[in-house]
Amino acid sequence: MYNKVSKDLNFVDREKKVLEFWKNNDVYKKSIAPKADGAPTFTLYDGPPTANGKPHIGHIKTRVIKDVIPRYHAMKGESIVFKAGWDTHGLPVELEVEKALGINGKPQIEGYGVEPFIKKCKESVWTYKDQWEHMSDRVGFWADMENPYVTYDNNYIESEWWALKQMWDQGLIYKGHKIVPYCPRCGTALSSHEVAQGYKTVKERSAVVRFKCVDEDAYFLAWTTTPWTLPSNVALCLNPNDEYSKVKACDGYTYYMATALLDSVLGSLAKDGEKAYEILESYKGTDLAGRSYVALYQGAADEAAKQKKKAHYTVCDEYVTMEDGTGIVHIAPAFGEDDARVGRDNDLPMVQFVDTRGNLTEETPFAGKFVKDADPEVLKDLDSRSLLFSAPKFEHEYPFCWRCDTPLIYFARSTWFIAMSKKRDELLKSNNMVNWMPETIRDGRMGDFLRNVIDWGISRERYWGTPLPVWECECGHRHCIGSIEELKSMSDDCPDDIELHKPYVDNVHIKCPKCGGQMKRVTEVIDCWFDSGSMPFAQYHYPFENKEFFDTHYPCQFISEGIDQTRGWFYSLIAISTVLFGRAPFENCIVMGIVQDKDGIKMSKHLGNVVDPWDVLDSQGADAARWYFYTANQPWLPSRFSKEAVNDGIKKFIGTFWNTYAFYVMYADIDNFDPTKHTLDKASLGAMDRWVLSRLNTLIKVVNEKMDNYDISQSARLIQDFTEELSNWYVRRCRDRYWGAEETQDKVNAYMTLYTVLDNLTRLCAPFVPFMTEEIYQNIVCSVDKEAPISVHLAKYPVADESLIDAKLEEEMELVQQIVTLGHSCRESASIKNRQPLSEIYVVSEIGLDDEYKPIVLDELNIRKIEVMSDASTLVDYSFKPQLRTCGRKFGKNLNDAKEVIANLPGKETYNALKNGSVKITVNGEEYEMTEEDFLIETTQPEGFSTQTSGNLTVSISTVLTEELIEDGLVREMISKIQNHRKETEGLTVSDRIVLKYEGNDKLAEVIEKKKDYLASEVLAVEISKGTGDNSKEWNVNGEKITFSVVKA
RNA sequence: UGGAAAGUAACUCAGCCGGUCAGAGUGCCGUUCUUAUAAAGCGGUGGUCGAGAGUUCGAAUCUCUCCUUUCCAACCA
Repeated sequence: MYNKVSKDLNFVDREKKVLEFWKNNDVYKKSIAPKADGAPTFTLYDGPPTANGKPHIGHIKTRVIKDVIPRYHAMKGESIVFKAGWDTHGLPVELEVEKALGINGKPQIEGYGVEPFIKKCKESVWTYKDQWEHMSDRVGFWADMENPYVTYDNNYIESEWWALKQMWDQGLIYKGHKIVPYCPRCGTALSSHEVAQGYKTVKERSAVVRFKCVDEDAYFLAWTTTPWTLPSNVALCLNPNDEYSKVKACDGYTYYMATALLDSVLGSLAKDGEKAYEILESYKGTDLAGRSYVALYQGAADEAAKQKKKAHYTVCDEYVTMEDGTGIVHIAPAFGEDDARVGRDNDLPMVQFVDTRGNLTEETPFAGKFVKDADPEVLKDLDSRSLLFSAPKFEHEYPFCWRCDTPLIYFARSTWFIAMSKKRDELLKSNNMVNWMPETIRDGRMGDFLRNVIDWGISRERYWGTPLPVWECECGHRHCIGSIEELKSMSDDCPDDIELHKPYVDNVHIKCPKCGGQMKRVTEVIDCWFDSGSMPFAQYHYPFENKEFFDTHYPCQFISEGIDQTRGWFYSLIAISTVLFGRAPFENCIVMGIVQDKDGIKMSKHLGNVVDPWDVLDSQGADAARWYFYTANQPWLPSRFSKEAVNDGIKKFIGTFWNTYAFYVMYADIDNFDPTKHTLDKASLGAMDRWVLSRLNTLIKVVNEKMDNYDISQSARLIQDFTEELSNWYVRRCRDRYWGAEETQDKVNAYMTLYTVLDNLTRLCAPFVPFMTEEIYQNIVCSVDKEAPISVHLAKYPVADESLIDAKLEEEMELVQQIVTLGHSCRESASIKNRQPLSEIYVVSEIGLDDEYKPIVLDELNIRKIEVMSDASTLVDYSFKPQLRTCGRKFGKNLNDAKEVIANLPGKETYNALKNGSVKITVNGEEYEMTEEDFLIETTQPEGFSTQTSGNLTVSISTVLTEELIEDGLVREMISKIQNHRKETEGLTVSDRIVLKYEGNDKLAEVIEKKKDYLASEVLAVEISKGTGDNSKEWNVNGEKITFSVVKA
């Protein structure tokens, strides 16, 4: 009837068969299809991975955390919309191609040709596509991989153009300067991610420079770590609130600088007890603002004049600190983020005397020198003009190009921006719409970022990306194109099949609506984060197609990615959607912690601690890997991954579940038990059955609630706990109910209960471990129920049957388990093993124990009789001592005699009396009334008992062994030995009959003769007799030696 | 360097809207039990709950400082 269940835990092969089954039967498509008219839809967005990098173990985490949610909702009867996607643009792709082609840098790309280059890029992004698809498939990740969105697709790009045009029309896109980390050798800006890879500690000469005041014979002292920026200096910056001083220094000069830093800068001037300086006057920073000084280099003054802007004067800004330098900062707006901002705020000229190769320009005396080589020259020059105060060595972290090791320079480039700072409040509103898990993301990482949001620099001076759809005319007019149709309508030279990439779009010109001239596209492409942030609409080519579909599937219910995406994908999604649609595009988001190695160290190639996903998938299986990520900890915490940890989950849950299932199948097969031919007869169920069904339905109820709240780990852990109890309490306690030959009502109940539990549990954890549950479901449900859906993933998610939940029953069973635990503990401490029967157990509990449960306790503990009471006094005895604090006053000099009287008080009687009030004692003829607080009460254990207490529960077992108990113990012991003997005897199965012979011990022989019938029935012996025979072995039975012979009858 | 998260037994974690234990699992040792189990039960070993202050009658739990790990962000001039 059922398929035989293999007991080995080699899940990998079985999982592969399940994959085949899904494929052959289109199970995925069936699972996400609308179940019924009007059924709700559940929509997810997939954060697109880049297929030009290999998938690693962390990607398994993101895939499986994501996957469990739609699977759950699919089984709840919702239809699922979840399109996979690929992120295909960007610098990393270009770098891969450069490497493959053996070229390096922009000039060489131009030399190679842009068209063939981007063609290579387009191929390169699919380098690891197979691996990605294979991995996604293998872990059971169910997203629509057949029709994924691809960010380089023309339709996708066109939707982005539409979005950009919307922003353009809102006046949010502008061209400005951005200070970018720039590699002068490669001729390109680097992304922050790349910059982060190349920080090194360097020791360089910094400069403290004298800036001569125009109106007096005094100098501002300013410090810089980059002397090569000094020729481009246009201002000095002070902190508005800190104190500055004008001092007469002992080198003869008069200086302005921060009071707090006087000693550290000027201190070294002091000679022979002479003071280094004398404070002439003090000012607040703002008092010194607007003071003009003499430009260090004429070139900068000329350039300022050319730009008709005031320069070379002092300004104030709060970013200046008193930690290093002089408290006065030299400002070169072209070479620093803060400098640029200060420049904008004060309308300073943009002086940039460095060219794109990193060389100083002709406007300076250092023309042609590379910036770092110019440093010493500048210092020398200033020194010769007496403008250099000092040139201290300075150690700091400085970024280098990770490819060519050239020091990066921060460099003003013209850049296109989206004015996100204007949308700050809306962004925060969108952020608040999101149910972030963990919650701290909202006000923490994301909230902080949004409160300080800056304009989004979206342009990149690269080749492989979505082209910025802005055309420029010589007359100065700019036009943003929002669709291919618009482009064609304005252009005479646009090919019909225009591809929206460089260099093709660059060859398309449009007619200037202002002057009729020819407009050319700007050269930039855009940040690929704009690509991924546009996916909610661009994946459907909205608004050009699928308008209605988009409207009904936006926003989505759920997304999930790693925490590193806070400022990446999460931000770009929120940013774009907020501008276009005024809201966040997703409702719930699980932010995942990264996967580390087992020691909590980040996995990285050079450390060699990277776990290959296939290593796990091919040896332990996908369910095991999934279960690890669900149960290890909350998804947002970092996971310390190791194969050993995965193994724990196999032992604890996967193996346990599998075995319980195998147990059911084994016996159901022997008995040819068909659950469809019976119904669960609730009225006749015993305590164990009702208990496990109650536990099951409580679990179902809680898991439904938790999964509705995206609480994956709690759900999984509860399922794991239940499975453990199912196996080690319910099945273990009920095993013998499946053994009998006849089909009694109790046996049917046992089968039906276990079947019901397994069926529900299988469906309950199907979203978590989709492979093993598929196999189990098909074997125990589909094979007998032809009406059942062909796959567990097409079945209904279990809903709790409240009528089966009995809280009191669960509580009482917990009590039973506690009693058993304490009982075992009593045996342990009395050193009486479980096979030795004992006469009596006493249980003291506030909760009564129904008669129904008593046999469970007795059988489990191998005890004859149980007595339950609510008062411990029958179990323990009490002894008393006077509490001297109160008794001292009460008895005075009678105290010593009182002690004796008190020591002899009858324990239980006195204790009970005290609990109800007071007792009277007579000492030396005088009567005293004593209350509880007059005594120190000690409990003593009566002779012949072993007692254990936990909380309000006390269990005591009688340890007295009568002759009869000892004999029964010997019988049990012999049964155990003979069963072992049977097990070791070749060719004997559990149901074979045997002939048993014994020899060699008169005492045991007597016992055997006495209990012959019982013994025979337990070991399935058709004959028991004294003598020797084949297959004999000597056994030690509680110290007595005896030889048994076991032969198949 | 800044921001965020985390720091509880050898390991993985729970507890953390202040007040019975400092807990569970794994590991190790002992022992029991087994006609499903790479099992299970019981006992033992093991932690000044990162360190130090503070608030409080009372803190693993709240506040502050510091240290360590991870992530993110960073030319502080």
